[in-house]
Formats: sequence, structure tokens, C-alpha cells
Amino acid sequence: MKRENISDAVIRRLPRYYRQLTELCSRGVVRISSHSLGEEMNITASQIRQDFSCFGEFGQQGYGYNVEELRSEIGHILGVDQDHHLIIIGAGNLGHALLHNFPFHTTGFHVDAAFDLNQNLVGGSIKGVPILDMEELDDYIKTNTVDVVVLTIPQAVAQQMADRLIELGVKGFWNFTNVELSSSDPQVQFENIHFADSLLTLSYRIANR
Amino acid sequence: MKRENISDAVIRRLPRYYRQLTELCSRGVVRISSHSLGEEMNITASQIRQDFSCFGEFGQQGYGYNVEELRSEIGHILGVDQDHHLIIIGAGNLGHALLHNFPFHTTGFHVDAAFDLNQNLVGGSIKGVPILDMEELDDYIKTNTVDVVVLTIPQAVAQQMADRLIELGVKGFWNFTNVELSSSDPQVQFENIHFADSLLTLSYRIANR
DNA sequence: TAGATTGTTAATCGATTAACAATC
DNA sequence: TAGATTGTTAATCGATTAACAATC
Repeated sequence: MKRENISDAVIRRLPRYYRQLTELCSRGVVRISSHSLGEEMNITASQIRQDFSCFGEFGQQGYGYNVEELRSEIGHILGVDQDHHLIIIGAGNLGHALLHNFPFHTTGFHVDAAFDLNQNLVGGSIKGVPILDMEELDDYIKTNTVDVVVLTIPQAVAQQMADRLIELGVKGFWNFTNVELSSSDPQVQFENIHFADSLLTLSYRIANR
Repeated sequence: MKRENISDAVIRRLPRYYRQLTELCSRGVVRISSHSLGEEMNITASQIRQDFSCFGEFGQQGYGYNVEELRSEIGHILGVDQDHHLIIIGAGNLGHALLHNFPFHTTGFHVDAAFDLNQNLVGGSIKGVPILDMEELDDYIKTNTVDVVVLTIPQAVAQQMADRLIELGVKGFWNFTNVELSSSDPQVQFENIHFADSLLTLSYRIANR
């Protein structure tokens, strides 16, 4: 399904809705109105209804939304039921931490492999994910489906690695290096976790409180 | 210094400017116009001038901006020259990764200690940062300056830990748990790194490309 | 001086909020 | 049926972009 004209602001709220609805599910809440959902999330009821209406009609007048149903609709919109394939490049501290702690399965991603230069790691596995030699990367991508590459490598080699991967046809990057990656191909998607940018905004806010 | 009415959008662009200017500095670029800076960053020249004008007049007509000077001004606005104090709660994989890889010093933060429950870690240190027993946390905060607490602990205990710390007077949180933390005190600042939300937006975009 | 580029004011665009008819 | 709450249209608000006088 291809949807046009959904603003980035809306897209960024979807995971929050999904998270809140998951929480409501686990609390056993069956139905909720845009008003009460908004109260819990600090969002106006208007915005919630406006957001949802971009994707369909999930509620019922006079009743509100069925929590479980709405959760599953939003999960579907986000693609959590799509079984995407992902590999991790760089099995250092951060790659390691993601492999150990991040619940990839709840987001519809399957981690197929990790790659590293360090020969002490190569051949081993973490949480069932094999660590392969960086040498095997090109071959791997040519012969396997890779929807997203996680970049947990040093800044210095980030753009060149991205270029190499884009060349090989990779279209999705979850970028943990504090580098602004770019591609001339608009089909290529980057999602950045810029730790430093994040901490600096906090620094600004505590300094200007 | 207290600035009023600076929008979140502007604040979130500041670290990007700072990053780009640092890069320009290292390339030896001495001066730059809003136009060329905009070209490099994919931002309009208008927006750049508008953004900077929130904080002062850093340019010169007919010349543009002195890169080094502008960088230092923005760094100052962000507080990188302020030597903030920070502790890390949870020295597991993620806390570990931050201690090893994150260049706290370039952001004006000094990491004074890490805390963990795991007695195998307590007493040791990582990159010169001592790992203390969680038991000592309350005393530590009462007797030391703590501007920011990094939360790299399990989701399940996140809000209760935040409540405990807020009670003790902590006003800044760098939150790595995928939980929406909140406080009734508007002085308390949360900056969230929601990994799952981030990956889900990527999932959405590759599914709706 | 002439050209370039700023800081700022005005215009435009887009996102959020309010209002309300439709209807469960 | 009456009350509640949706989905949607209209109004408002805020952020981005354009324009331009000031001036280096």
C-alpha cells in the first residue's frame, strides 16, 4: 500500500500511539475515546482523530475505539507484521548492546546476521545471531534479502560504508553514527539516532530552563 | 541566560548546525554564507538566518559568517562550554557502550560515576569512570552535583527510578528506556532516545516507499 | 564604488485545534 | 430515544520561505 502526503510529524506519532495502545492492552482496557487517549498522551483529541483519519476509519461514533483492534491497525500501518530482514554492521559495544537488549521481534524485524572486522568475534554468535566477517558482506547482500542495515560503526567510515551498501542495493539504514548520511537516490531511507544531537538539546534546555 | 519562545524545531536544528560547522572548521573553511551553508545542509538560507537571529547577530553583511566564531557561538548557546555533571544508571550493555564510545567531553558533559546492581561490576571502572553500588545512589546525589542522569536500565523499573531521582532533585534525564517518562514538575527535562519508535518509523517508510 | 549578504519584516504554507453534522 | 463520540470541514496558529532595505 502506498500512501501519499502523510507528514513526518504524523508518522513520528504512530509509534507512540502503538506503544500507548500496547500498554492499554496489557492493562486490559477494551475501549478508549480520543479524548481519554489524548489525556493519557498529552495530545488533543482533535489531533488523534485527525491522525487516525489519514489511514482509515477505526472508531465508532458514540463508542470510541476498540483498543486491541486499533493497536493492530496501527501495528499494520507501521509494518510490524511484515517480517523485515535486517543485518547489523559493527558488532562492537553498541551493536552488541542492541543484539542483547533490543526487542527486534516486536517491531517485525528479524536480525539475520552481524558483521565485524574483529576476527575474535567472527565465527561466534550473539543471541543466536551469527557474526560474520566483513569480507563476506558483499556476497551476503547479493544473495540475501536485506531490508535494513544497522550502522554501528565508527563515524569515520560511515559514509563510505553507506555508499558501498547503497551500490549493492540496500534501501534502508538505521544509522547510529553521528554523521549525516545522504544518497542521491530518494528511495534510500535513513533513520538516524544522533546521540550527540540528542544530548545537546538536553544541554540547551537545562542551561536555559 | 534565559531565552523565551525558542521553538523546539529551532533547538533541534542547533546541534546539526554545530556539527556542520565543526566539520567546516576541520576542513579549514573560514567563512560561509547562509546560502552555501544551506546548500550543504539542505536547509533554506532564510531558515538559517531566521534561526540564528533568535540568538543574536553573528554575521556580517556582504561577508557571511566566520565559521569558527559561529561554531563557538552556537556551542555556547548549546552549553558545550558549561561542564555539566552526569551519571549513568545501569552499566549493562548500553551503559557500557556509551561509556566506551560516546564522546561526552565534546558535549560539555563530565561523567562522574555509573551505578549498577550487579556486584561483579561494582567497584570496577570503565574508561576511568567508577562503577558504584546502586545502594549508594541516594547519598551520592545528595552530596554531589548531578545535572543529568542517563537511564540505561530495564523498562520495567524506569518510571519508579525516575520518580526516586526527581524526589532527590534531579532535573535532567537522558532516557534510553522505551518508556514515556513524565513529571509534574515542568522544570524536569526529559530527552528520550526511543530506539523502537525510531526503527518503527523506518519500518513505515520502507513499507510505504 | 558595486556586489554580496545580512537581519528582519511580510507572505505563504502547513500543522494543530475547534466546531459540528452524522450516527452508533 | 438521548448521550457520546466519531470523521471531517473550517478556523487558528505557528513555522517556513520570500522579499528587501540596510550595510559591510
